[in-house]
Amino acid sequence: MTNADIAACLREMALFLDMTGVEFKPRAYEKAAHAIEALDGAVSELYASGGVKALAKLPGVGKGIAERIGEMVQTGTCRDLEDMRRETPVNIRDLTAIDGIGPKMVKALYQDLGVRTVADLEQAARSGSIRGLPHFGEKTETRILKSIGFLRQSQGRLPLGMVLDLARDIEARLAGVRGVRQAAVAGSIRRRRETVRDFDFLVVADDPETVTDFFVSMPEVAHVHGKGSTKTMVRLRSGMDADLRVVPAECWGAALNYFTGSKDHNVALRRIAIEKGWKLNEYGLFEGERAIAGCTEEEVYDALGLQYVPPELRENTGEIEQARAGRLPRLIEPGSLRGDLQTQTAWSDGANSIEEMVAAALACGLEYIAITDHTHSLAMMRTDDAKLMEQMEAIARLNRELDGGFRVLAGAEVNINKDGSLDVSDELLARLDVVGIAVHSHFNLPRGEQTQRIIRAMENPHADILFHPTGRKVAQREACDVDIDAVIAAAKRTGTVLEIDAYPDRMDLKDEHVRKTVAAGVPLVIDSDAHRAAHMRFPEDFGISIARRGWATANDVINTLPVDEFLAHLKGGN
DNA sequence: GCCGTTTTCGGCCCGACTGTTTTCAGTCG
Repeated sequence: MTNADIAACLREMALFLDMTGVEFKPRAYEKAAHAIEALDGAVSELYASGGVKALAKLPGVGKGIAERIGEMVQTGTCRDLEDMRRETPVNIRDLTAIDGIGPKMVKALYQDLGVRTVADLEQAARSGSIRGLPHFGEKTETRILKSIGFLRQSQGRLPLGMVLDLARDIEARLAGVRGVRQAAVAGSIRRRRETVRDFDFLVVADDPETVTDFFVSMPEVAHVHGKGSTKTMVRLRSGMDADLRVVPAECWGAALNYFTGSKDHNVALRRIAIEKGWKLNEYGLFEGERAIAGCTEEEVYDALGLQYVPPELRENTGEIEQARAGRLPRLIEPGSLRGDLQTQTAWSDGANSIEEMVAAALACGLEYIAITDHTHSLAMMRTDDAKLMEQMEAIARLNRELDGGFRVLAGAEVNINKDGSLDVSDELLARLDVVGIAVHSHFNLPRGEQTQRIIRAMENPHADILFHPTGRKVAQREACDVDIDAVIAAAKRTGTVLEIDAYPDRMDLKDEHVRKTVAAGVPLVIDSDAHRAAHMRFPEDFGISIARRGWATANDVINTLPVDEFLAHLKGGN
């Protein structure tokens, strides 16, 4: 079992324990899951080398949970979890993923209506039988159906953050197979769409059979749909399909282009080929029988009279016209970020110390980060003004130790109240280097009220950056109903920076909003929203891609600047 | 179930909101 598998089991146990109403145990299991996820090495190796004793040394893991983890490593599950599943045979993970449904409601729905799955729940809600239960009413039924509808919309598509590592890993493994000369992941992953339906891998190989055999025998493969000399299709254990295509070297560029898509972009390219009396397909660009181009993507675009179009722009939303006119923007490149303006530490709900976050930032090649722990109106946080000032002092001390080698900025993720006021006094905000403001509650206000609330917060003279501006969660929760154009206009007027929150669950702003922001000339930052050291790579893995999909150049993203120039772009010039 | 300059028991995060109720349970962050 991977660390993620073990953490998932622990979280499932926490949900079942929550269901019983037992106190504190659920939090203990959650904490342990958190610790497992934060671990650098594999739990199974830790167990192999040090046994239960080594596991129990992890923070939040004691003897009891350590033994259960040991059992999971050995058997793939643990008896307590199996008992819980037997006792209440419900799909608790899927059911609690529905907005507004928690363990207690799952229990009531199971006991009174026999609801075990999301499908059962939907049927119960449609038939109107839920409203008869104590504490349930018509509004709850409506909300359940709305939430199921939203989840279904994204069904079959997984967030990019859940698949990118695996895609890169398989790509690297394919590249290492004997006789493989080229290997790439294509499709929507290469375009860095925020959700992904399947994997498309492309290789050039001297011996197609060797790479095909390798592909179908990867440990992730659960089922082989079909296996041929040029196309092989499998289903992975995760439920996603993966295709492998073996193409001749002279077709590589045309095939990569064809399988990267998007479909609309490809149709537009083929139309241009037809205009010129040619034919474009996955084997190349042809005039009659004669191949004009096909080895590389660059030569295909060039032959069609177009600038090379980066994969992130291939959605047929104007890129063809711009490429034809030679006016594509020079997109922001990986490696161009110097700072990260949203990071949480153990001072609030993060896992690591400020020093550990700094070390992670240095490892990512950054020159500065802002520490932006949550402020006190989020009750989970238990921070207050005194604690914030204490942290500012700690940061000042650390900066003296770092002696110019790296800069830690004192900041906060300040909560926006329902009326648009902030939950930290202006006097204190004035002392911070970076003030991020963010919505964490009242997601369902009417559009006008929500928009005005956010704009009012942006009007605060200390509010530097609007964090995760729309509040959406990829494939989990819809964005707030907010007039994004009005927010962008307010950002321009007030000098507030808008954030691309690169946390894979958020990706907020999303690509099309980034494009609007760029068009309006409003500066952006790309942040990790890191809650542990390992999250510091989110901007590089996801944030840059969102910015590129939003047509952003390095000039549009101000944390590409050295720290002093960056600070000069904030309100009041800091 | 975990933890300990409070150490083998007793505390553990908690306020706001929602939908449902007339006093509160459940969810969320």
